[in-house]
Amino acid sequence: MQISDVAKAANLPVKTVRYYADIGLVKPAGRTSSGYRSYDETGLGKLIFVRRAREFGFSIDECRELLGLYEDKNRSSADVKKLALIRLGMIEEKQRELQALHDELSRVVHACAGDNRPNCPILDHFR
Amino acid sequence: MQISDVAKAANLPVKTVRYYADIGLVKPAGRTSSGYRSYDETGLGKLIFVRRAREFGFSIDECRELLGLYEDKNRSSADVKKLALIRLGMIEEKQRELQALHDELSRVVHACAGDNRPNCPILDHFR
DNA sequence: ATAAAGGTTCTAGTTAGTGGAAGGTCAAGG
DNA sequence: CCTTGACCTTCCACTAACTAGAACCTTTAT
Repeated sequence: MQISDVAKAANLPVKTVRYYADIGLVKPAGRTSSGYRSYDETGLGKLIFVRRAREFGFSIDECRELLGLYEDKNRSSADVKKLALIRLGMIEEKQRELQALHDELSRVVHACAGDNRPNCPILDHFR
Repeated sequence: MQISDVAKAANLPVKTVRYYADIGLVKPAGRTSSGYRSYDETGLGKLIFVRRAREFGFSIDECRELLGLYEDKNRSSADVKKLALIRLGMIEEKQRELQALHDELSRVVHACAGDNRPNCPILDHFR
């Protein structure tokens, strides 16, 4: 498979796949005689794996770590769970922050008449 | 006031205040003979305003727009409310995404034994 | 033969700053 | 008067995770 094929199959932009190859995250199986990257099923699997992990908010470095576990036959599921739990905690923290933000912004928005008068509680709130 | 004074008063790092001056977001009132930036109460007010707006997730460009409204005596509160409502919608969208993410990750984490066996539902899930 | 649609590398830009180096300025203390 | 330390200045490089574009090469089809 050449780059556009795996990109399509993994639902990633070609540029991103090339980027992942550049940073050594998911390298192509080889190159054609003319220098084209060529990918096999394993590479495709990793790309899909990385896309999913990224959607879960794992950073590139965490993906690298997860890929290591994914490849390592001796990995324990405890290692993976540890990473996932940290990530889950971060998501929950983010949710709390977002909720506080939402409540406050919502409050000031509803206090604002939204008319043509220059008086505005939203701006006053920021002051 | 010199830069460290406003930085402290606005609760922003000195570097950030300098950066805001560089990009023309909040410029100092003037410079001393030796080239030090000097700020007045207006500048401090704007810095505080920007910090708060940033905490609400407004981008630098949006802050620029808000500052314009904040300075414009003819601004209508409708303009401000429009910006704030867009932002509120984005926060709500982010909340929904985060919730979906949380549910899915939480589900796979709880399906994982977290022991020393190489079998791991989390990694399987990414596959 | 040539044109379109792929591929390649490289550079530079994005966001919103942060870190550090090299050097100028200011007030206090010896 | 000199030095020390805490300020200040500019400038350059770096961060995360790509994305855009330029210049150029290869493959395939007409």
